[in-house]
Amino acid sequence: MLNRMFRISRSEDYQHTYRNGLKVPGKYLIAYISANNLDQNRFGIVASKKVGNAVKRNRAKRCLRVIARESQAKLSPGHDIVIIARKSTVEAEYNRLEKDFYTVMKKARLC
RNA sequence: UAAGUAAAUCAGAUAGCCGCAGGCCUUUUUGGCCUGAGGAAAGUCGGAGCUCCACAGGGCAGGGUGCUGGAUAACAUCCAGUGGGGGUGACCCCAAGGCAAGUGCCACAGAAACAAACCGCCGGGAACGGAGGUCAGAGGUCGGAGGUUUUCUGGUUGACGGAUUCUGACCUCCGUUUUGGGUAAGGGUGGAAAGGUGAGGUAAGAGCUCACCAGCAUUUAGGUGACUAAAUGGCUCGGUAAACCCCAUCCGGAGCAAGACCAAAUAGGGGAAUAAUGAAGUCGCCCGCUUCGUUCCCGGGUUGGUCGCUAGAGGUAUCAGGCAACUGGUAUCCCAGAUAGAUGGCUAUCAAAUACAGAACUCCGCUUAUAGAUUUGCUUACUUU
RNA sequence: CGGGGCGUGGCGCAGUUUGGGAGCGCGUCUGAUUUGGGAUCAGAAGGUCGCAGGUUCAAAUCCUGUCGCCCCGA
Repeated sequence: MLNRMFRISRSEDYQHTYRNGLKVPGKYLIAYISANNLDQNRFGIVASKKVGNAVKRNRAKRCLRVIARESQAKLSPGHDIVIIARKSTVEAEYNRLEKDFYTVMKKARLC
């Protein structure tokens, strides 16, 4: 998983991103993006009860985490990114999910 | 072979690459090694450990449990039995104390739902009606001893007798109505009708008597006990307690966001109640106990870190005791501990990789979900030897 | 972690306390009224009472288990 430096850990950071960030919906996920004053990007991954039971939520979070970690080098630094899992995240194949993630990032002009 | 029944097990494996959490080692702060979800981790249904509240106390209230014996830290769990029910059987299921302590309910139907008597049956009294018999009186009719006579095969009178009609009284029988009794055999109902069947008995009937069966009580025998068997007895008592209730037994309350420590921050502000057999101290009430001169509300501050946090009613193997649940001994092992929350992705092979599903203080149970696969015991049916 | 509530025709609800007939309003359908529609009047259809099991003669109601939804407190 991501090292702790690259995680959003405080509740107020999440609230800040929700309120002031840019909302970009994709087919399998939704991203909130806002600038931070750091040298790297920080990720937060959220899966609500709507996604499914605990197993499905965990699986969605793990898949999104892998994608976020591997995308670290390709994105421009200095942002807080919160990724929301949807119901379709669990059913999607990994390749399609990855593709969807990069189209979302392109929309936000982070790569 | 087929169908069934009971029990148990597995829950993908191996290799490579990129990554995550914890621990240890090294330290060029990058490496190396080890470990890393389940049989239900789930639901949170029952219990316990642990922590705090007061030392965990007494009574009432409230709640749980409910055949017997045992196991256990404890339980609504487990084991062995008893009784009842289902199945041809292996086997399965049962909240299974008390309605012979009291109260309530039993719709509709039915005479009646636990208290009697609506119909019926039986005999008694009264009234009315009918039939029969006996006696008395009366009427006509028939026979007629005898008397009388003027009419003589006639007229008249006529004791007595026969059958018959009417009236009255009494008796017997039957019917109807009514009255006060006996009885509970029978009565289209109903889930259920007051022990059942048969015989005797009676005015009619009835456990009124007898035989068998069912049930109850007592005694004896067996068993630790639930209970079982036999004998004897008086004759009989509806169902419902997952209705109130009674009996026995158990339960103080809250929960790891418990709780402890460190750091940081803020205030001594405003309002109210009060010096009383008052207030607070974790549940509802009372008692008891402890603490206090203060207590409550509003307002203000903190939302960081460390511990609790994993060695335990622990696992595995074996021996002994016990029918078993389980207990004891010995050896050996250490087996998740996160704090936005760790097990993932890709590739290859194995026929295929797919079910239900993710630890959050811990443990023992219960319940529910579960693709596919394997093993064993037993039962029934058919076939073959 | 703890506590509470709800589930009944297509929709919104009553009935559950104290067990015996499954109901109300809106909607749907048919007919009447109107030139037609609306409104009105008359009639009709439509319910596994979330699911499973049990107690009882009898269960929406009582008991047990289970599923789903909603709310509250720390």
